[in-house]
Amino acid sequence: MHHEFHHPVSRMKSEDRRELILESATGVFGQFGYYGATTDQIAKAAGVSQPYVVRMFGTKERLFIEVIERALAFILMTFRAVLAEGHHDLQHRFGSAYVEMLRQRGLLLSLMHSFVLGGDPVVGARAREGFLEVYAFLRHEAGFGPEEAQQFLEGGMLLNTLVGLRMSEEFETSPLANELLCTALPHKLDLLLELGEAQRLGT
Amino acid sequence: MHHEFHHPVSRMKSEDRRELILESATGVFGQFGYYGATTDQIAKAAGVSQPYVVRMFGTKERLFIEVIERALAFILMTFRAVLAEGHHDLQHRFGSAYVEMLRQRGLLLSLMHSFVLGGDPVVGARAREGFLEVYAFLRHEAGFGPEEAQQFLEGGMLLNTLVGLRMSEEFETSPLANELLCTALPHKLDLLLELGEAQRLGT
DNA sequence: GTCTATATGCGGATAGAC
DNA sequence: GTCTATCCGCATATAGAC
Repeated sequence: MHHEFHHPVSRMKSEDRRELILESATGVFGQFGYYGATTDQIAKAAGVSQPYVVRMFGTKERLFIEVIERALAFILMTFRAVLAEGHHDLQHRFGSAYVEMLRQRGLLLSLMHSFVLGGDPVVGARAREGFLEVYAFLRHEAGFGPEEAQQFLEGGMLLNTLVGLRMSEEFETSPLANELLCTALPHKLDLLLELGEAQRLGT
Repeated sequence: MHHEFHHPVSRMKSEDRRELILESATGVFGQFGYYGATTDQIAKAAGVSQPYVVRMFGTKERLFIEVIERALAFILMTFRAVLAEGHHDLQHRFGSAYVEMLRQRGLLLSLMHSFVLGGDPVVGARAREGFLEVYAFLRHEAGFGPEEAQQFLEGGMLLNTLVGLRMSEEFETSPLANELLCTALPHKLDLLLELGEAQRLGT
């Protein structure tokens, strides 16, 4: 009768919980940024207690670093997979893959938040390094030239910004926003709007 | 003998102080973002007491809103001035003017921070609106087409990101960073490096 | 117009039980 | 492996003096 579990999910291997928390953290950091996110929000999102989150990663800072490291690894892995499918039309195929990554809640936005904290001695350093890893990939593995690589990054940064801004919320209300989104996301708009919908329900 | 001023700067008209604080706030918000910046840091930067900052603007949130509003107004004013000097070669001339704005410490970065907080009901709403104001300017006043406007924004967002990342710190240490900066900032690199220098000393 | 003192709340982190 | 209870510090905001 007594002694039942006081939490629904019960125990689980450390590695699994870890992954679960990292995913939740990615979402929360993506929405509020490094400073804005709280370990408690992350814990709630993962369905665990706040001290447990801290316990598992040591500090909020280390957790954030792990989040952006994981995000970076995911991006590179994805791009390498695209590359393995052929070297034709890479700009477009990378672009599509990049947009698809929006499905991973907060992944691109967590990175974006880290990018604007370049002044931080630890976060900033890792962010620069990560950005350069992507650039190195484009230049050396994908075979892009400097201008081509730059162009790709430009598009990526605008996309990140539009997502961060939640510009899709104005899709119906502002003709300008509509035009901007249609120009920036040729043929991938449906995904963005779908995600925007999910966002509205979830928040 | 007694009754000397207990603060060096003494009194000053409200409007002047206001401007002074807004400038300091722009710098601090640019570095740490909305959540990361504290009203105390801002107060210190402006040489006033923390409660005074809050007193003058009501809340930190209102202060931030004023900062991004002021930044936006500055951008549009600058672009309009460029436009008034002729309609030829606008992309480049806007681009140069944009890079010059980096001189206004934190101006572009404060905006960038606001752009990734689109989920916030008040900050996000204003950020979207501001971004669209710039887009509207490009489309209607400057006469850009959708693609041209988009291209310009892409370049701007990459620039913001590179500045946020403080990529110039790797200028000498990383050949890749060097190449990236040289490609992204043709002929304006000197300014970036000069600002990077100032940054290192000031922080 | 600007400060000092301070109330209050929240967030990260620690201790320790189970 | 995970929780509860709790400490401590910091940040925003208020009260009120000068």
